[in-house]
Amino acid sequence: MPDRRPRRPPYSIDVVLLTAVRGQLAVLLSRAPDGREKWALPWDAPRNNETMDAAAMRICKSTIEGEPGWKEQIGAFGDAKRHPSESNISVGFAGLIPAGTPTPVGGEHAWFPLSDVPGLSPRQRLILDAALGMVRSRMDQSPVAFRLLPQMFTLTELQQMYELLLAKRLHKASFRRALQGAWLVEPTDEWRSEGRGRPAQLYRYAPRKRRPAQRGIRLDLLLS
Amino acid sequence: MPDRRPRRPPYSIDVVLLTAVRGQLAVLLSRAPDGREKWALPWDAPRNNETMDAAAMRICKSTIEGEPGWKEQIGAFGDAKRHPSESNISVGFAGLIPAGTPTPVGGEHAWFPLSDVPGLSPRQRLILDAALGMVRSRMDQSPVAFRLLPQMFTLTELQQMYELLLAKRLHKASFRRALQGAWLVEPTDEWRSEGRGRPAQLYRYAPRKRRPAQRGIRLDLLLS
DNA sequence: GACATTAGTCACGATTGGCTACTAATTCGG
DNA sequence: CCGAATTAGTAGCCAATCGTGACTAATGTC
Repeated sequence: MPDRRPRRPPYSIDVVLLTAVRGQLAVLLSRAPDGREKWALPWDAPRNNETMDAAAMRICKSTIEGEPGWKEQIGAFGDAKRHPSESNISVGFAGLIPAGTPTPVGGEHAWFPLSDVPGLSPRQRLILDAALGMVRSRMDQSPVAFRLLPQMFTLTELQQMYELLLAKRLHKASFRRALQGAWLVEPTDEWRSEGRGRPAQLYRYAPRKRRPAQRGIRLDLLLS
Repeated sequence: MPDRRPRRPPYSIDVVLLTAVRGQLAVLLSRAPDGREKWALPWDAPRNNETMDAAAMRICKSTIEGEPGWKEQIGAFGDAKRHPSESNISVGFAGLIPAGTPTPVGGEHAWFPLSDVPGLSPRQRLILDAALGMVRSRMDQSPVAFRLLPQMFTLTELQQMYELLLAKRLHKASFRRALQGAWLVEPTDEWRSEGRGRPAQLYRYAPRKRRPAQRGIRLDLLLS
């Protein structure tokens, strides 16, 4: 029988908070008190009678002001990969924070661009990658791009967010025509002047449940 | 401090095996030895140093001959919902079994059409529903429909499988044109005569990595 | 051999999507 | 005050795609 210390939690909840900083996705990391890695995804053991969603939300609130506009479970991770807790498994969550309101609490938390993430424990690295995959694959089923933007945004900003998530340039006219057909946004009567050039109208996310969009299946996506 | 019995496993692995029986999806359930429900999703506690995938595969093999052609983790479930194990959380897996080879081991396992599933524990009911949602939503990213068919199949059978999963009629010519464009199947030189009518050519799943299929984004899917 | 039945294809018209080229409104530098 | 530069937003052409009905092909049944 292995020696099991009583303080090892049964499992952990790990949160991947994402936002956009200067045209790049960034993830929130917390300074790790001890152990091999200096930074780690925010995590905690669930408390008694606390649902996993509630625990994830509690962890979010302990690191930033406000709440994520979108949050979803990624899955369970374990398989003998090392983790700051010594639990056997961890349940990962992904959350999106609107750009422009990234205010980590104290100096214990900071945003790291995805291109510059420090070393994490193997299990947390898996969770981070899975969260990114989830966000990217859910783009056309959840309003993911909108949850990374403030409530009001210009169409150019929205397009740039799509380009960031898809890692692909989009054509302006085509993007706007698709947006028009999808009834996802509505214009406000505010405009924003960004340096030189014509001011841009501000829009808000306001999906109208019209046109069930019953186009055929897309078998071609199976290639990738 | 609550009284914790030592034999309570830290977590359980639950498997949702699906197949198609007479034009309906069916799920494999095991007879439950005791407890409030008579049938349950196959589950077990993971053994020492066993990955979650390995545990899920072991559970699959204990209930049917052969292996699922596709298997994926659904997520972690818990949140105080009751489960046959008394663990706090369960990790759900979905697996697909080709139609025509559904041979449950002994009399302890049986296929139940989805329209006729007996009462399950609340947590297992959640896992089953999530597995169905996952399979349906992954249709255009994983070869889900093909894994519910035998290795060789007619295009009409394939179309009927898609119709079953999408719960929607498809037009024959459109379906075949999309299939052609996606380079997913290749014809064999075998034919099958099914009673009256012209015999159908048999095909096999043979995806070719051609044409990255770089069409624009589909914002209209956000309506749901 | 006529007919019913199922497999498989063709081609027309409508819709969609990529793209170039345009107009509109502002700042900057004279 | 005026034109160049810059960014926002739109119009419309053309090719690719998609839904559809009608067609041909091959078999079993009577």
